[in-house]
Amino acid sequence: MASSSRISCFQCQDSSSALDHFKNGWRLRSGDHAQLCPRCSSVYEEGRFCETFHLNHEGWRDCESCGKLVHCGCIVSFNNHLLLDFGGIICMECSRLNFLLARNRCLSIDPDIRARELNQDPSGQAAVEAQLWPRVDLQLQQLSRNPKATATPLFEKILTASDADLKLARLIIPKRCAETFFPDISGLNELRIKIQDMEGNEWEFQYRYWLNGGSRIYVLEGLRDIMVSKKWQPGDIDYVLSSGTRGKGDNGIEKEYCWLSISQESNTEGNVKGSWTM
DNA sequence: ATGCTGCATGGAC
DNA sequence: CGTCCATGCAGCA
Repeated sequence: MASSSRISCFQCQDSSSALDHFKNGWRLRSGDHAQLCPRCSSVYEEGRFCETFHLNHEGWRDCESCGKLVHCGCIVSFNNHLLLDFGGIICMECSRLNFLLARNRCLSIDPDIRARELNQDPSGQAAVEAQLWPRVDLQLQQLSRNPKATATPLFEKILTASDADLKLARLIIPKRCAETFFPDISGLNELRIKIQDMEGNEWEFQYRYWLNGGSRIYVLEGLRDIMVSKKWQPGDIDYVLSSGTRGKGDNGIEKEYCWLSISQESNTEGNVKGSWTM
């Protein structure tokens, strides 16, 4: 970032704080992060940046579900809402809740639908997943007992040979899941995702895509260490669950999620709790 | 030679 | 016939 001895806050221009007191805010179009002084970064980390500094700006809209005001069209808050097909917007909290309710309805109706939900592959792998789902549900229940975490399943995938290949160390993320549940990384080179597992070890992945014809292929890269640690094998099932909690990380707003791996071979589980940072 | 990155290819749906 | 994605592989460090 800035190599000069003085930097000023991106928001208030204050430059009186020590260099190491500045924190990363949102990601700028250049790929760098806005540098914020302690006061502004604290507002940002608490998710109150737009309501504090942008109240008189245009672009405030109501969430179609809960009515909460969301600052749309703003780089600071662009990831806090989704556009609805029929117009309007919905805040991320409501979006997650709707997804969770829809899934639960599905699970309570028909085990076959449940199996199909898990994997669009109808060829028997779904049966394996269906057997393993009670374990995942148990994990969800345990998570939901934590008042700070409402776990929402984002996606799950049976690891292919390529996904479990140590040399590649990357996981292909189904396009629909990537574009539905992961942050929009259009225009970004990559998005770093920080992970902290239950033992407090920190991991870092890179989320990116490459073009394929007119489409995109989304990948998580830099998985080598975790693949070794969790002993990923083809046929293992990985689930990424969002808890939707806003935390206070070094780099600003975080969206927490859990990464649950189930090894088909040993039937052991490894929990990874982490976050991606915008 | 070796490993990594990103694109190309082709099978499956 | 179009899209997705698992895998192959060229090019580069």
